[in-house]
Amino acid sequence: MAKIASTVYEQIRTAILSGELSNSERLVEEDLAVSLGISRTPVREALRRLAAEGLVDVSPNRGARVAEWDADDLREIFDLRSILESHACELATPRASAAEIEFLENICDEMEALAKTALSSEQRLPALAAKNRIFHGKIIEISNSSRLGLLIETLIHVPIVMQTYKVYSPEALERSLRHHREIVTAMKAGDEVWAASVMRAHVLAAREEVLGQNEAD
Amino acid sequence: MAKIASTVYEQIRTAILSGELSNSERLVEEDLAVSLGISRTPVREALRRLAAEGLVDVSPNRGARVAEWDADDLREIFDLRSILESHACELATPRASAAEIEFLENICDEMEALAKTALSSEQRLPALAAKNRIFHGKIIEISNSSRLGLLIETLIHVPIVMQTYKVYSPEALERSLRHHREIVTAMKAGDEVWAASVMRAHVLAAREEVLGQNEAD
DNA sequence: ATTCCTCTATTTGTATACAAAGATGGCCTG
DNA sequence: CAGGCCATCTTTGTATACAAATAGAGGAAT
Repeated sequence: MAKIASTVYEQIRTAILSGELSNSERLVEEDLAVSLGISRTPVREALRRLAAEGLVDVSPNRGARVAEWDADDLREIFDLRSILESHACELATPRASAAEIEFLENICDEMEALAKTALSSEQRLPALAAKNRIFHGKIIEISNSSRLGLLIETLIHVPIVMQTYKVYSPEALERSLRHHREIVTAMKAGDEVWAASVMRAHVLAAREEVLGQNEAD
Repeated sequence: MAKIASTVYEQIRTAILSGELSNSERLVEEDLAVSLGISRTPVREALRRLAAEGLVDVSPNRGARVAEWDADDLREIFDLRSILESHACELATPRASAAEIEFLENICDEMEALAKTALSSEQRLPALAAKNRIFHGKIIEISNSSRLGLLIETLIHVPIVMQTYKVYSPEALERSLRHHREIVTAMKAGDEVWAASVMRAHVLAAREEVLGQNEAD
C-alpha cells in the first residue's frame, strides 16, 4: 500500500462521480480523515488534486466543496468534447490498424447485443456506459495524442457526463449505437473527414439529450 | 501574504517558464524549502499543483523533476492550440462588442509600432510576447467559455510556447502581426469562419517556426 | 426587532517529527 | 578485478502539533 493519498483520491473521486457526494457538499479535511482512519495530510493532497481536475472547488481558508455544473457548463463541455473527440477521430483514422478496427467493431457488437437484452435498465445501462467509455477511449488511444487524451479526460470528469446513458431515451440510445457503427465504418474506409463528422454529430446529439433531460428537472 | 503555497507555486512556475530551472532538473522538496525559508509542506503543495498542470513530473517516492518536451510534444501542443484557439475565434466573433474590437485593434497598433522600433531584440521581444498573450487572451475572454480558456492555458504552460517570439524570423514576425490584424478584421466583419481560419493558420504557422528552429538545435 | 459587533468554536494553513522507500557507496565474494 | 549484496544516508510520505483565519452564535445598541 504505497500511497494513501492516491487511494483516498480515488475514493473521493468515485464518490463524487457516482453522485454519492451531492452537489456543492462541503468536504472537511478532518472529517474525511477520521472517517478513513488517516491523517489530514493525504486527504489534503487528494483534495488539491481533485481541485486541479475541476471536480471540487477550493477557496483559500474556506475549504473544498464538490463542484457544481449548470446547463451552460454542460453545453460548454459537450461543445468542446465534440471538437476534441472528432479531432481524435481524424487523427486516429489513418493510424488505425486492422486489429484496432476489429476491436472497435467488437465493442459495437457487444453494445448492440446489450441493448437488445431483456435486462432492466439498471442492469444494462452501467454496462453500456462502461463499453461506451472504452469505445471512445480506444479511439483516443489510436489517435496517439496523449495531451488530447488528457484534455478530453478533464472534460468528462463530470458526473453527468459520465452518466450520459442514464438519461438516454431508447431512440437516442439506438442512434448512439448507429453512430458508433458508422464511425468504425468510416475509419475502416480511411475517410477521416467522414469519421470526424459522425463523431461530432455523435457528441452534439448527446448534448441535446443531456440538456433536454436536465432542463426538464 | 495570505498563502505561502501560492507564492512558492508562482516562484517555481516562473523559474520553470523562464528557463531558469533547466530541463529535467530535480526538485528536492527540502532544498526548495530551505532556500525559500519555509517548511516542506507548502513546497510540496506547490509541486503537486505544478505536476497537475504538467510543468513538473513526479514519480512516487522519487520526487519531482522539471518536465521535458520533445518535438512531438510541441507538434501536439500547437496542433491542439490551432483547434482550440480557432474555436475561440469562432465563438468570439458574434459576441465581440465594438469596444472589444477596438481593444484588439489597439493591441495590433501597439505590436506593429513595437516591431518597427529600433530597440534591440532583447528589449522588444518580451514586450511583443506579452502583448501577444494579451491579444490571444482577450479573444478567449470574449469567447466566454471558461473551460476553453483553461484548456488552452494548460497547453501553453510550456516554456517554448511562452517564448515563441524569441525564435521568430523577421518575416515570421511580420506575418504573425498581419494575421492578428486579419483576425480582427474578420471579427469586425462578423465572419466567424474567416476569423477562425486565420487563427488556425496563425497557430500552425507558429508551429512551423518553432519546430524548424527546434530541430536546428 | 434589526443590525452590527465581538467572542468562541471550527477549520484551514504551516511547521515539525517520524516512518518508509530509494539511492549510494563500500565491502565481500567469486 | 567485476559483480552483487548489505549498510547507511538521503528523500519522500504520513502523522501530529500549532498558528491563523473564518464562520456562527449571542448579545448590545439603535
